[in-house]
Amino acid sequence: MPELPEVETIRKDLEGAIVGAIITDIWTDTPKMLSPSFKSVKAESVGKKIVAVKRRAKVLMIDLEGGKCLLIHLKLSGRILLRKPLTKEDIYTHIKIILKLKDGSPLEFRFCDLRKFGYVKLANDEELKKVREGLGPEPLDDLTLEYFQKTLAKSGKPVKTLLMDQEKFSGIGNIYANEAFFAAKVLPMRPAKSLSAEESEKLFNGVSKVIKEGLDNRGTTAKDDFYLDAFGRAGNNESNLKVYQKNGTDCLVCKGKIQRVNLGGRGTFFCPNCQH
DNA sequence: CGATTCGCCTGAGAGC
DNA sequence: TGCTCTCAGGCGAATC
Repeated sequence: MPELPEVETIRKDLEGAIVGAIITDIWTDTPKMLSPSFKSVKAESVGKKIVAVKRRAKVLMIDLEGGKCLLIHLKLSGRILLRKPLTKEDIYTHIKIILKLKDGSPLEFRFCDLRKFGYVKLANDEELKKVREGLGPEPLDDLTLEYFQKTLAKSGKPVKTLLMDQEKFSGIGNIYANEAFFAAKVLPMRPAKSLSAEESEKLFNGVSKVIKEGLDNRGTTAKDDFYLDAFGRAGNNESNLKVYQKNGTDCLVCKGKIQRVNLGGRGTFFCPNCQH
């Protein structure tokens, strides 16, 4: 699923391809994916030039001339695909929203989403500020070890649940959370405050390591995963996964069996031998 | 106020 | 074979 490395990969693809383009029309067959409404998104976007493509946590931000912004969340199964109009290659892949673009030659920005959990939301400065402030610091950016350790020490929640709480830390989803705990040799179900300073530092470093690997490899396309970059290419990070969806297989380090449990409603994978 | 549960949605896989 | 049932999953909303 699209987490920080996947969304950032898409952002870079888009930045190189659509900044300067003008939105000439918007189509959808699922108006509920647009807010405040399809009508208002269309009215505020058509005719506007795209001036920047940014990202905060897992949210893509398409800045339009005039100050408004389109916030895009891919949730579980969303994809952004840039295609020439009339190409049929995506016709069976759940196209839900199309932004038609003109930048010398025409281009389609297709938002595909099997589960329809994703959204396109028109935001003004005030709403944008609210979104930015509601999200925690980002790994590899403004997340510090001091804040990380302090935040863990304050909570009795399972530490993995806390790590995926976007208000506390942002951009970390289920794949990278599981991998970070394996890298740190820490069990994800431990109460956050039970981690020693040494363990939380290992976890902090584990998060940085797996997020960086994900970015360097243009994201993870796992089994049952819909992630593709903006040009339709799969990510290259799957070979780095050590535990995610590996339940029942041998641990690569100790030859124990990887286990799966449910934690906060989410699949949680770990090696009971390597992680403590 | 914090913690838990629900709902959104679909296809894959299981069960019969 | 083919139908029905269950489940995953980010995250906002409702409820306990």
